[in-house]
Amino acid sequence: MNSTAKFHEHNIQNLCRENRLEKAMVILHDLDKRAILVDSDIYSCLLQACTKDKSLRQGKKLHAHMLLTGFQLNADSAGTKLLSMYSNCGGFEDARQLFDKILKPNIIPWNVMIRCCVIHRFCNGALTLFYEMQRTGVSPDRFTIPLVLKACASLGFLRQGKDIHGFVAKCGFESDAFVGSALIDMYAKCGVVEYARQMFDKLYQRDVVSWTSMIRGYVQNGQVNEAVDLFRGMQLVGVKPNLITIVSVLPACAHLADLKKGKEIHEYALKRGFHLDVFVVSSLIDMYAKCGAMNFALRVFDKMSQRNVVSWNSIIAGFAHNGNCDGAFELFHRMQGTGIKPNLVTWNTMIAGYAQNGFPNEAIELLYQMQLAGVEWDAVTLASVLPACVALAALQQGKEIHCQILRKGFYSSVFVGSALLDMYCKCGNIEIARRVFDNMLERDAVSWNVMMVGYGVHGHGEEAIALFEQMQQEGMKPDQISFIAVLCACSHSGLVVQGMQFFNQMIRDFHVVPRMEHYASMVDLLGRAGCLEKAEGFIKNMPTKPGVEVWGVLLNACRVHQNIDLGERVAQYLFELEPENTAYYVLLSNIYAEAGRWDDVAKVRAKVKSRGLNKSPGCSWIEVNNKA
DNA sequence: ATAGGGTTAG
Repeated sequence: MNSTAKFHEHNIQNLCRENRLEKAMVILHDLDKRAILVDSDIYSCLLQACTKDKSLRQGKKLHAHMLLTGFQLNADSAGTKLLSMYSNCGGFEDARQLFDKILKPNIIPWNVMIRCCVIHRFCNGALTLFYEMQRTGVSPDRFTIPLVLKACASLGFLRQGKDIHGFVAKCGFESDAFVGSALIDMYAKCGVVEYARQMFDKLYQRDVVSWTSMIRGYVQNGQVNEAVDLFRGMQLVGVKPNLITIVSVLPACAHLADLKKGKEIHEYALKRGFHLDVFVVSSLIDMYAKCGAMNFALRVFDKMSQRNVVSWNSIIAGFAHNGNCDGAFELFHRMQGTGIKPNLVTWNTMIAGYAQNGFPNEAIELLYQMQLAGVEWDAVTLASVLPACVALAALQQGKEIHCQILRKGFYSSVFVGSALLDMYCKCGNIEIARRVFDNMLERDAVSWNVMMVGYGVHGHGEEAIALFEQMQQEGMKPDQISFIAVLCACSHSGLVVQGMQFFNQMIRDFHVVPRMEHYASMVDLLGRAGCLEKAEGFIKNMPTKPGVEVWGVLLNACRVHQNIDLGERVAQYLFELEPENTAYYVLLSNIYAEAGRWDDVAKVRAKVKSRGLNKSPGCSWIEVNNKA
């Protein structure tokens, strides 16, 4: 009899190890029929198998079995395993009911319950339990800390996170690797990457997870160069990146559009056999697409054996971003053909793709389809569709969408706010734009910049400059775009001296290295004001080789001020820089046309024809002819 | 017995 029981118990344990839970349960019932009771170890084993299997049904059966056989529930192995089972397979309520039956729970059941909250994204509950536990006289241990830090991280609760850090330092848990990486993660997710770095530097021993957390922290906070540096750094000190490290660092390459680095990491992933992981491959697709290497992105995508919604979204975004909306739409359909439902991100990607590439009707059509598919609009959806509303401003449909946006009350988000702002600026209603701006609960650099550009292009240079100063008073640092905005405002209002002062201030006080757009803005400023020679001198003094945009602006200024001599010279530079671009030929011929020099107009046309360029889209010779 | 880091849209 005893040996039979032992035999069956062994059998159950083996079956559990092999994940054959159903069979193990059958044997348990066989033992029942012979009135043989099993011990705590067997229950532990079976419960663990339930947890692994995510089988709440079997778990509940076991629970009933334990109760029937008079098994005493306490904070021992089987009791904790039962709680874990409810926590992992069921909901918070299931676990809580059992937890309340445990008489004097020690730290372990508390930890399981806190984890249960975190698993079910009930982070406030996790923190409540954390304080409740301490009130009953149970102190947190090194297992508790990472859990509550994770809760703080996902809630963005920096103050609570710092409090816990203080507690950790007092208890000496700071040297624990798990606690350390949880602290790094918490600070990074709360947006203070400097604290995360301090924590990282303080760590006595850094393992893959600490490095990965720090890398990911940098990426989340936009410091992608630092992320890539750390990725090198960890390898230099002999810590091997794992799968999650790769997934964390690839977005940095994507953001930098660093194809070389991305390919290097791809090769590394292949070498380590990580290329079978969906996360890795999806981030590879995204990286290639953002680097503009769609051929590579597609190759990786086609080779995938299992694609999830993110893999599809990444490849669709690649097409949409390159302006190939038809391609994106085809994939959007193919994806649904394979039984994968578009999620919020898919819809938003498609809508943004259409809206940004001149298909406002399609964007709005998808907005409705999305609603029909039961996927709710979020702030990103509405911010994405706004440019389409701008394009359709005169149409009733566009106005309807606009009303719905206001009704949803999403304008309080920064993204939507800035998009709305942009819309009102572009539709010419600068007063409403300003009202939206003033009512925004939160403003980022983009909001300030959009408002300044709005004032600028409407010729309200003084307002733009006032805003530029107000922005700094409110502690917002102007970025390179802000300077483009303020320079643009100066040039539209003819504020030449002020503009030059801003340009110098930008370099001297704000250490912004001027980019081609800044030079182009300066040339525009001088050119519009009619200081064409000054503009030419400015270009000649540039520390870098002037790009086409700079010469293009000057050529346009030559047209406006009818300076044919300079115009011819400038056009010559442009023809050398971009011999295929017919736009400059059009511009030069317009200069001739406005001066009534029809022979020269004809000469330019002949030149273009002889080079076989006249089929190029996007420019019209008809307009020139009509003027004749 | 319980613990840390993961891809996509603006």
